[in-house]
Amino acid sequence: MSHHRWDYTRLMHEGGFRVTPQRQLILDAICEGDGHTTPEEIYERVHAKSSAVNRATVYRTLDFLCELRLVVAADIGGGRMVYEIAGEAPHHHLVCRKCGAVEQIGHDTVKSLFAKLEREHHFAVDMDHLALFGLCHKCRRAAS
Amino acid sequence: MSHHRWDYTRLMHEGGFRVTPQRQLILDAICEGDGHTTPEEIYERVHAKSSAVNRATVYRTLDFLCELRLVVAADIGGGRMVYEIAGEAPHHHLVCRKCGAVEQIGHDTVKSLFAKLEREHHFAVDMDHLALFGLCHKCRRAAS
DNA sequence: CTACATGCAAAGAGTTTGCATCCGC
DNA sequence: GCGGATGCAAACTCTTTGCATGTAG
Repeated sequence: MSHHRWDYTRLMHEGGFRVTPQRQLILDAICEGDGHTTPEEIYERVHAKSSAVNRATVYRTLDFLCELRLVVAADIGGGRMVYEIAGEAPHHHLVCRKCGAVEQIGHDTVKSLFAKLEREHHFAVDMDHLALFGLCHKCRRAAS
Repeated sequence: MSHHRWDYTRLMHEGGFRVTPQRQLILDAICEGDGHTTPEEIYERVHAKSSAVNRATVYRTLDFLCELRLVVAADIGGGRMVYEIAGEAPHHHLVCRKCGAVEQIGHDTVKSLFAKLEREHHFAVDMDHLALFGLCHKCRRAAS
């Protein structure tokens, strides 16, 4: 899965923005790994390739990429944000409190809850990413 | 709704802990208000009554009260925590992104989702408080 | 060449910690 | 009086901001 499919170059140019090496490196870094990447991990991956990238640039670029909708941000609790390439099917996360494992679930699974809230509370839930905490299969077995 | 019904004094004594004025003031402060109280709000309420309470004590006491299960902590996103007196019926929050309003919903509403995750993913969600972000009734109307 | 983007360093918010002092029991 | 609890200040983490410099278009 590469981000190149979104022709981010054209998207940036159309908005009057520039395509800088830093932005490309950060976009690459988000594509690597498991898809749930913290700013610090992104900084480390980028820094490994080119030490000429500043932390402030990482944060500014992440905001920028989110506004361009190339990247989505997810709050996984505890004040931690993770970033993913946009355009995948929307999905959510089951985070194990014990072992920290992150499992993905499709949007379908939660869709009925969101619909119910809309029906009964007239509230339009607007989360691309929902993080649910609990115990995963393995840890439940180990605990019992 | 008062916290005195839980006989927190005995609970603390049994654990070998002390009942200090600070702890009582902080417990009182959590009882006031809407039930979704930030550490800063708690500090302000306590400080209004007695300026002899330190911010560090607020944080230490909140952790302490959570371990005693007198208080529950809820992550409402953006790295913000709110605290509530425990023992109420478990409930969750609908947080409006636009006006910031917080609406409570009962646990029943989400129970079926949690059951589904248990059935299909063998994952035991373990959240007393879930914060769902979106647009509330009013703001949806205003937007359209 | 002209803005936009970056690096640097400093500020900031929110929270935690070490240590001397204090006080509940 | 003893040991847990507090106050104070400093450290800490993560993120943001001001400003001079660099560079894509």
